[in-house]
Amino acid sequence: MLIGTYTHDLDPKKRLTLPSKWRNDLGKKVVVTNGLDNSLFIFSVNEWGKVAEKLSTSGFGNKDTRDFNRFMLGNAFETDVDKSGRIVIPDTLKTFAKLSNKIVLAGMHSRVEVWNEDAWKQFTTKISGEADVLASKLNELGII
Amino acid sequence: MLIGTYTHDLDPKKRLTLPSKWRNDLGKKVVVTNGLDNSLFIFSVNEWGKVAEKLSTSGFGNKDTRDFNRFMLGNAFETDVDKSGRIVIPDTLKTFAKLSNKIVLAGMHSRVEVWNEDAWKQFTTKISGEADVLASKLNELGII
DNA sequence: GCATTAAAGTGGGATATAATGGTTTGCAGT
DNA sequence: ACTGCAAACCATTATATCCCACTTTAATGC
Repeated sequence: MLIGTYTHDLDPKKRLTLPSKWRNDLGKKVVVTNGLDNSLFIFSVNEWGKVAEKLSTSGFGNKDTRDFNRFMLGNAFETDVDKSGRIVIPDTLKTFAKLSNKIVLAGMHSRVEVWNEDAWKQFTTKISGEADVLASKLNELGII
Repeated sequence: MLIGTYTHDLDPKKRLTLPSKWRNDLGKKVVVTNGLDNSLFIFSVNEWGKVAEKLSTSGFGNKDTRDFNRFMLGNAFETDVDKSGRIVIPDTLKTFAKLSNKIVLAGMHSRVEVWNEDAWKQFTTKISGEADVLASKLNELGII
């Protein structure tokens, strides 16, 4: 299961090591694409299939879905995992998520999020203070 | 059943001994994650399954659930219990809950809470005076 | 109540493997 | 054919996991 956070290096060749715990779940081929809140998303090919299916079934009649699909589908890269468990991050994605050397990988059950370390830290400190508020919101919605 | 409180040491290798009374209930594999009010939560894999299920079903469209998932799922750590009944607490969690050497483990029926000893003491003295007020609040809500 | 035994909690050392850095090989484009 | 880039391969270092040993506390029996 894809959970937890790991801090890894993005080396000069733009290679990023996936945490060993996730390699079975992710498989030897993954999809990386633009994510939300300035992160990247990584999916196993299987999970990606579901996402792409949902996004594409809505057709091209609606401007919003058209735009979002360009964002998500249009920037998706399918890439192999090498023998050491690494993938290459294309320049476009690297730029989008403002990635530098230190990367945070956050497991979100069915996908992985890739963050610039500083951005993640900022986010974490912010969210720690709001966690109880969020919890009660979700509680009201019946989610938790 | 997970009840009672125990004070244990967090050793230099960030290992925490689970009370022997709980080891059957928790099983040989547990999940530790960010909790509320600056504590950590420990679940058996079984209990964790229920929590993760609830959290992950809502997809990534809603910002609040996205954030809360980053908090809970993103910081969750699945780990084996070693032969001496110990688990490892990752740095991210240790930092979040401000854990030092002395740890309080509080059994909450279906989960365990992990507290910094001082924080727990403070909380205990604070809540003792408010318990009756809390009771009537819960009573109004029909909970007890 | 004291002694003996068992179990729980704590500490340290060794080994495997994960993460990273570097080198070579193959392919494509000029 | 040569050059440049990218991708696969190999090697090293660091870290985490496993295993064993000790100490302290609790329990049982005499």
